[in-house]
Amino acid sequence: MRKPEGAIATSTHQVKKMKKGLWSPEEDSKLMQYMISNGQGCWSDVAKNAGLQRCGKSCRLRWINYLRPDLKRGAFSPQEEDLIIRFHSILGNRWSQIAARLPGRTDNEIKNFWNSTIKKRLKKMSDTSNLINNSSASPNNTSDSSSNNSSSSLELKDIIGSFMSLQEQGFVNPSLTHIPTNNTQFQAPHMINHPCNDDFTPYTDGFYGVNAGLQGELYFPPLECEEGDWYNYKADINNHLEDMNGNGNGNGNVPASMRMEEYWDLDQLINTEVPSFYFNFKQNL
DNA sequence: AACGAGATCAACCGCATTCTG
DNA sequence: TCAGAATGCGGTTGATCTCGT
Repeated sequence: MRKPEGAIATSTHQVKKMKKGLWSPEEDSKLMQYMISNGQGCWSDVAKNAGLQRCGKSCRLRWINYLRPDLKRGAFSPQEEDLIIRFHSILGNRWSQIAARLPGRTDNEIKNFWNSTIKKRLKKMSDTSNLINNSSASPNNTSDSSSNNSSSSLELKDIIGSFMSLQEQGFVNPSLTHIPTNNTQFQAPHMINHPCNDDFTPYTDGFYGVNAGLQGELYFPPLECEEGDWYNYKADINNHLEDMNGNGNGNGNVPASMRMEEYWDLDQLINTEVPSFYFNFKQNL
């Protein structure tokens, strides 16, 4: 059995209390030197061997978020911002997974950036967008997403703003929404019989649409899985829909979100044009 | 200059998962 | 196999900074 963390037992059976709070430059220096000369190992050993009165957890956090030599410092570039928004639209608050795709950035950094900057900015944009839409509801100036090419002309801010709005209202998990990029996807879809009696509509861009009742139609990205995984994939979608619609059995077995990474190539999804990730919010509003 | 509000960010907390003796 | 420690993650907190009045 491993020794418990949280206190250091000394040779005189004293138990030293772990230090908390901000790290001093001396502590940083100790940890840095230890990590450079010994590399990463058991974090509780790192704390002990580096002569730090910190728990391993604290050392790990300090190293990962601040001392690591490969960390990129400074403000996020517009490109990084764009990537974060795209990744977040797919992954939700899976900060570590987002960070893994942004070299030199930490999950904590991205989380803070999202919560402090992007979230507020997008909300502001959403509010502004709603204001404009409400004030321009004249016959000649309607913004009907089903008319002409409005879906492709929507701007990122509108899309994200609507995402945020609905997400905050708990209507929808934006990672699971999509709208076909043009009307050709609706041509002659054949229906696939779902084991749980839901109908899946395959579109020519590889996405699948499924009727989500009050949620409107939801669109799921192309599969990465083998043919034999179809049943699990569809069952997962069905579970998710039941979860969203409150028809689940409530025993906690239904995942809050689908196991996307098991089926979908996220990096490929990210490279998809932004409009591919918005949903037909018109049906929900 | 002083103050307050809002923004930022480092670090903690609690929980879930993984590891190990 | 299992109990408990270690690890990793996301949410939250609180100290500090910045900016407007």
